[in-house]
Amino acid sequence: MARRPVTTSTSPTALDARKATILEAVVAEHIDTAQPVGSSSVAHSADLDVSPATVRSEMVALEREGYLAQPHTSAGRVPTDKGYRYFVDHLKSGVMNSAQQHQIQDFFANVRGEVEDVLQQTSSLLSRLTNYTSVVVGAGHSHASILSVQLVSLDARHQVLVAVFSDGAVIKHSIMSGFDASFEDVTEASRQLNALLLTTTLEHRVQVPSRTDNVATLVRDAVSVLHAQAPTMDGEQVFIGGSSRVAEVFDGVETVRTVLSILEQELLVVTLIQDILDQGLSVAIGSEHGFEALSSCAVIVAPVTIDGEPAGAVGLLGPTRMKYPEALAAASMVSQQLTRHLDGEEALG
Amino acid sequence: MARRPVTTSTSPTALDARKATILEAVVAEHIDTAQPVGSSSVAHSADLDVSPATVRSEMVALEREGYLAQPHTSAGRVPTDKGYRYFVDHLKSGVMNSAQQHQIQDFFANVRGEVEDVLQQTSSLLSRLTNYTSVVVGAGHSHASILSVQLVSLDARHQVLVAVFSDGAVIKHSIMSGFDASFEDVTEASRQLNALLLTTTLEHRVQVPSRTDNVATLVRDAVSVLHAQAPTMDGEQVFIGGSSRVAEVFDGVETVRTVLSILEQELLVVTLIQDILDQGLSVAIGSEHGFEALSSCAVIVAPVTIDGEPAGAVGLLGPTRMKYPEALAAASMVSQQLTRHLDGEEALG
DNA sequence: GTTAGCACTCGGTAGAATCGACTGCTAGAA
DNA sequence: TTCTAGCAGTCGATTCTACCGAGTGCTAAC
Repeated sequence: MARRPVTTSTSPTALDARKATILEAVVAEHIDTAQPVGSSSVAHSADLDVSPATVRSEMVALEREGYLAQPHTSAGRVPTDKGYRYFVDHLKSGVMNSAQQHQIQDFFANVRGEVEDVLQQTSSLLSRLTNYTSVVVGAGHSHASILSVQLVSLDARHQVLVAVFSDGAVIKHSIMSGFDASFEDVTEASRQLNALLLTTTLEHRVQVPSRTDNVATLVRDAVSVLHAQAPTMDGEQVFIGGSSRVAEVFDGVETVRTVLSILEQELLVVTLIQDILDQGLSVAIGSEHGFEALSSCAVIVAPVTIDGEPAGAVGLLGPTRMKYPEALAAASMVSQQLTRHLDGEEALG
Repeated sequence: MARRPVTTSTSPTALDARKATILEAVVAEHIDTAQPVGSSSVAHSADLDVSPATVRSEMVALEREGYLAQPHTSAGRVPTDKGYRYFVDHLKSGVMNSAQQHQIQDFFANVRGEVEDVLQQTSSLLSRLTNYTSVVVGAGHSHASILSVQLVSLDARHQVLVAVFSDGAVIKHSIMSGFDASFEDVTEASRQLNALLLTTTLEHRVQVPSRTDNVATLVRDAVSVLHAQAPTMDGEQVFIGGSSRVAEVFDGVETVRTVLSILEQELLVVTLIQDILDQGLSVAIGSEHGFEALSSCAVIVAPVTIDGEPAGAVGLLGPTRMKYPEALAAASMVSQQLTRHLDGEEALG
């Protein structure tokens, strides 16, 4: 049996050069114009020297294979999710507007302050750069250990518990004691808490005193409050930038409504981003992520690390016909710089 | 000169009974239907026994006085901002859906946790109750005094500064020392900071040591960082609930866009709410608040206090044709219950 | 395999006709 | 005077038609 040449392979995922060019031209133009694109404009724009008729016959093939779709008989073609997927998979790594590059570098050169603030500002930046809604997710602190616990009295019956963690996170929680706690009680409870909890993580259960005196009660309350905070500590933080872009980028009140209401639910957003990262994707188009409600959206994600460990992600949310090259480039550069910035903070220590 | 009877007073702000009835009917119907309302539907709905023709002649008067407007010649009337203003000023205090009353009571009976969480959840509640976007503003902490300052080492060159305030607020800030700080250095600096700052407020400037040893440097850094935080502490916190409602409640992409982008800017929102409170209003309609961009919106605010002191506000944002009776009732009840809840937390101490 | 030519489809637009919900005005009744 | 019935007039919304044009699929010839 003669070996078939590789170039004519009919593997379902491969496209011959001309089909690829045509598909890419269709996607590019549709992203640009938001209109169905016809055979003749492709024949002219792309640099293949063929007639519209030829383009047409290729298009029916592309449609049969699921890359393109026709809104109605006498209209041009529109990319399917699969078409967009091919497009982003075959993007030559984008060149980025150098003004924007500078903007990003300037930002990270000048940004200061707490991690939370940096993440929030990064989210705004990314949204401003791309005109899409941006999501920045900061990793949870599940593995951080306790460096310090302190109980402070507001008055005899109200205390504030403050814990500092090895990654710099701080949590607070107020405690209401059922009795009048003296200054000495609180100081002693603070001391015992430190002895009990230092270097442990929130997952770690500790033996609490079973006595019923004031100090022991304070200690018990504090420990249980602290453990109750574990999920909160674990929880990733979400910073959304440019949510108003949703209104201009999607059409149809219903879509805008849906997208906004998903953005309101931090947990959903975290799950979405995490799912995509877990699949090893950097772009999830339409139904590729499991979110029914977001089937007309594309999500771009880029991981952020600290010391090589996953520490969150930056993301962009737009319509499936979003400007992938620019958006991917921006997300990727921002995530790199953010990683460097966070590492830098560490490294200086 | 004969004294004119009060009832026929032509004072520019008073309306005779029939005009008032008609105006109220127009506003009510327009709120309900979003359509211009015509003379005949008013004649039938309102319980005045007059013909549409009579209603019409009253309407031209109301239009001349600025309460109503006509989108075009052959259309019905639409209320102006002044018309809405009259309407809300003459609302009989609304009766509230008792299911909703229960919902609010249940919420406050069961809600727990930190003030921030309560405020965020309250915002969601209010939005769910009314189907408008809700804003809850928590007062700043400018007058709180420092109860405790603590410096905790992450490693030799990184410390975290944690301060607890008399109102239970906690702020943290990381510090990067330019040298290796020993455990003893940090402990001693912590001790000195407490001695220096306890019972002061952030506005209060203190004398810092001018020596150049490690401890003094840490103390100086910490104090300056703390003072740099003053604006943040002052700053009110904003909790927005149901921002997705914006999409369904306003029409026109541009309006939605504008409103959303204003909601993104916490500072603007705080200013807006504060301005309205300062004017002593509970509703600001259209151009009554100074925000050009929100001229098609109405904002309802209700103050929240702790121990009688202003401690923030709850607000609702909707179109000028919002359902004032329900929204006012909900905002008012929620603000009362929230006040009670916050007072309760205090009172238990 | 490619292309020119052609018939056909179908959404979008422009214009005309119509509808109907209003109004303002006026003359006469209460 | 005040109110009302009646009426002509206005103007947006809706429907209908015709038509244009972008774009297709098919076929026959190159």
